[in-house]
Amino acid sequence: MRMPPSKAAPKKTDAPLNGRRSRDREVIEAAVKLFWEKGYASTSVQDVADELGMMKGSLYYYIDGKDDLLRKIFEDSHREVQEIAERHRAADGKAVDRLRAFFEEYALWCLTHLQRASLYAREWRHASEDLRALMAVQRRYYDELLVPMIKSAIAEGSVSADLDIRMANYFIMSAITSIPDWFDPAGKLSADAVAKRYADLAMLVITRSAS
Amino acid sequence: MRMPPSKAAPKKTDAPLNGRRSRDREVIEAAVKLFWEKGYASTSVQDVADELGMMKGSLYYYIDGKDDLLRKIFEDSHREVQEIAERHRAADGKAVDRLRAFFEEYALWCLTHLQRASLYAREWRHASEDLRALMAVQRRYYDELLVPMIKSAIAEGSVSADLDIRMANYFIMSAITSIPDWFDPAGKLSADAVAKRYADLAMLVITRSAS
DNA sequence: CCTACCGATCGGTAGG
DNA sequence: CCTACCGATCGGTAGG
Repeated sequence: MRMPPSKAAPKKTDAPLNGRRSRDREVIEAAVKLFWEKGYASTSVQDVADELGMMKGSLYYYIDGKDDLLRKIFEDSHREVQEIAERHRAADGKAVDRLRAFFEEYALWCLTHLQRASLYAREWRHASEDLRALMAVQRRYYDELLVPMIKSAIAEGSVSADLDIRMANYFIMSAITSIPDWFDPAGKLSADAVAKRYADLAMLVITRSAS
Repeated sequence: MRMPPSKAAPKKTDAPLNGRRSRDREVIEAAVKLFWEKGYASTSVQDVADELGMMKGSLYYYIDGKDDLLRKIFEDSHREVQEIAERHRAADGKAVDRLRAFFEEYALWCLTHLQRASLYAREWRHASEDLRALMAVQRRYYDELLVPMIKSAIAEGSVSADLDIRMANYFIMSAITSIPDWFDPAGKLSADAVAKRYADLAMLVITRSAS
């Protein structure tokens, strides 16, 4: 049973989104902030317009519809995480090292994009039908991304052959993805320290599997 | 136009809720199913009435308001998980064994109450203000519940003294709580098997912490 | 980017 | 548990 938060909002909405014109970016950032605070379904287009100080009708100059906002947010998130995953998949070095590096960088992305990481995990149900289909493909991509790396690590002898790859995969990825549920960016722990700790714990699960 | 009473036998959407009159229970089960499918905010009181084959106005004979439905669902979930936690906290035996037993039974509760476990994690934002305050207290209860058990396990020598209790706690509890995000009750894996596997993985994190 | 507006639906209530 | 109804708000559009 996940626990409700004790925490207040991070001061900055989220890490900046590159590659968009500045007003478009402000629109998306306002949506991210509000969707994160109240949920997608409970946030009205009026709320987003208020946040930006414009009339609701004017917002439709920037967006095609409310679901278009969610689509843009999800596409940005997926692109950024996919880039991280591809980089570590294709990197040189032992599979066990690439796995650890991926866990740490993915955790760090979640820690530095708390709102969008949380939204992606929480609000996919409100994506339009075709976007949900795309997200299902992306989900399989992530699941299968780790399998060859873990199998390589087993072939290297770094990981016990009787590791339940699927269970370990879900266990670790769920733990990392849930970081935004508890991490307080204004607290004592730094994002870097948590990312390293989480990568350590993940590798404990991967490499110390009992035979 | 309203449809005629569609009613078939209420297919079981989740494990049964005890201690309520039968019609009250059906109302809550319909709400659980719909909130889980579409989210709380996107589910209208009309949707719940349709599911039960009654007029929207009639539903207010059973509930005080839409948020009352969510309150009842959350209270049931919390009561059940708290009972599990209290039992293992107060049990005899080594702390390390009580921890493992708690992890397994908590995982099993999530596996057999997929919809309510998922709702508690996902929809707490929509709880009324006083209910959210209560949930924050409950959250601290769960966090602090594990600490004495883990400390006892360290005192017993079952667990390394340099285990980062807080990190391990978040890592494990997040992983278990996220089970409803991927588990398919119609798939090949049994709930019992997953619960045992997850308890194994959790104990790997707890007991094999590197020094 | 604003004004003015649309039909649909929202949660909820009175009275039976 | 139903009928009939409420004011408020919803996402979205036309025309500028």
